[in-house]
Amino acid sequence: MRIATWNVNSVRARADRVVAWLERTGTDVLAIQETKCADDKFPYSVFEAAGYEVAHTGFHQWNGVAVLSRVGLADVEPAFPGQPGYGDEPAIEARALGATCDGVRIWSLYVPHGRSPDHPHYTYKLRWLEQLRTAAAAWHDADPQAQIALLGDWNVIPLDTDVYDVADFAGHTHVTPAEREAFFAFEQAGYTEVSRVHVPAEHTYTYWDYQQLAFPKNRGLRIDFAYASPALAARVEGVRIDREERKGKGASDHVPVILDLENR
DNA sequence: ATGCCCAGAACCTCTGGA
Repeated sequence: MRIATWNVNSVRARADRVVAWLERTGTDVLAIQETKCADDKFPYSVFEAAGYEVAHTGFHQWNGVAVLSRVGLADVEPAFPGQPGYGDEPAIEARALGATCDGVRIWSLYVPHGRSPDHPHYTYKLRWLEQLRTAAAAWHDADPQAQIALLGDWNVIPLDTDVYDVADFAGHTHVTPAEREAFFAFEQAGYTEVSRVHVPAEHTYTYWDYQQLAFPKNRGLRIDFAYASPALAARVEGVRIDREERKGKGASDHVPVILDLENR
C-alpha cells in the first residue's frame, strides 16, 4: 500500500494536478493539508471520479485538511481529542482529520504556523503539539499493535540541516528549542519519524517559497513529516520526497512525501 | 533546469503563509 502526505496550498486551484499525481504514482491514500475551502466548496466529484473516497474538514478559506482513499475510509474524526482552539473565544480550527484506511489510522495534520515567537499563535502552536502528543500516546497505549500515521505539515524545522541557512531563521518560528522539543516528544510517545529513517540526507527539503527563485536556488525547508506507531513503522519499506512535483506552472509550494508499506 | 509570490475573498487590497 502506498500512502502520502501533501500540503497542496488550495485544493480547488490544484485538484486536476493532484488527481494526475495520484494516478501517476499509484497512491492509495493521500493526506492533504491547506485545502483552503469550506466543506461545501470541496471538489469531491473530481476525486470520486478517479475512484477515491473523500473526508474533509474546512470552515472557510483558511486551513482545511482531508484524507483521500481508494482502499476504504471509515471512522472519520474532524479533530483529535483535546485539540486546542484559537482566538478570544477559542474555536477549533480545521487542522486535523483522522480516518481509517485498510487498517491504518491516518491523521492529516496542519500544525499552526506560530507567526512569531512573541505572538499568541506561537503559544497556541506549542499547546496544539503537546495535546496532539498526549492524544497520540493514548492511542498507542490503548492498542500497542495499532498502525497509526501522523502525516502532515508540521511547521517545525527539526534540525539545522533541514533549512538552507539556519541563520536566516534567527528570532523566527520553526527553529526555536520549544518547537523542536515539542516535535521530538513524539519519539517518547513511541512514534518514529519514518521519512528521516529512509531519507536521512541533509538539506533535503519539502517546501520552497514562491519568492526570489527559492526553488531553482534550492533554498528550502524540511517541514513535512510522517510519524508512525511501532506497528506501522515496521511495515514501512521506503519513503520518497517527490521533489519533481515542485516544478512547473501551478505547483504547490510543498511537495508530497510518499510511504510504501509492506502489503499484508 | 526548476525561473524571480500565490490563493481567497472581494472587486481593492488585505490576510495568511514560512
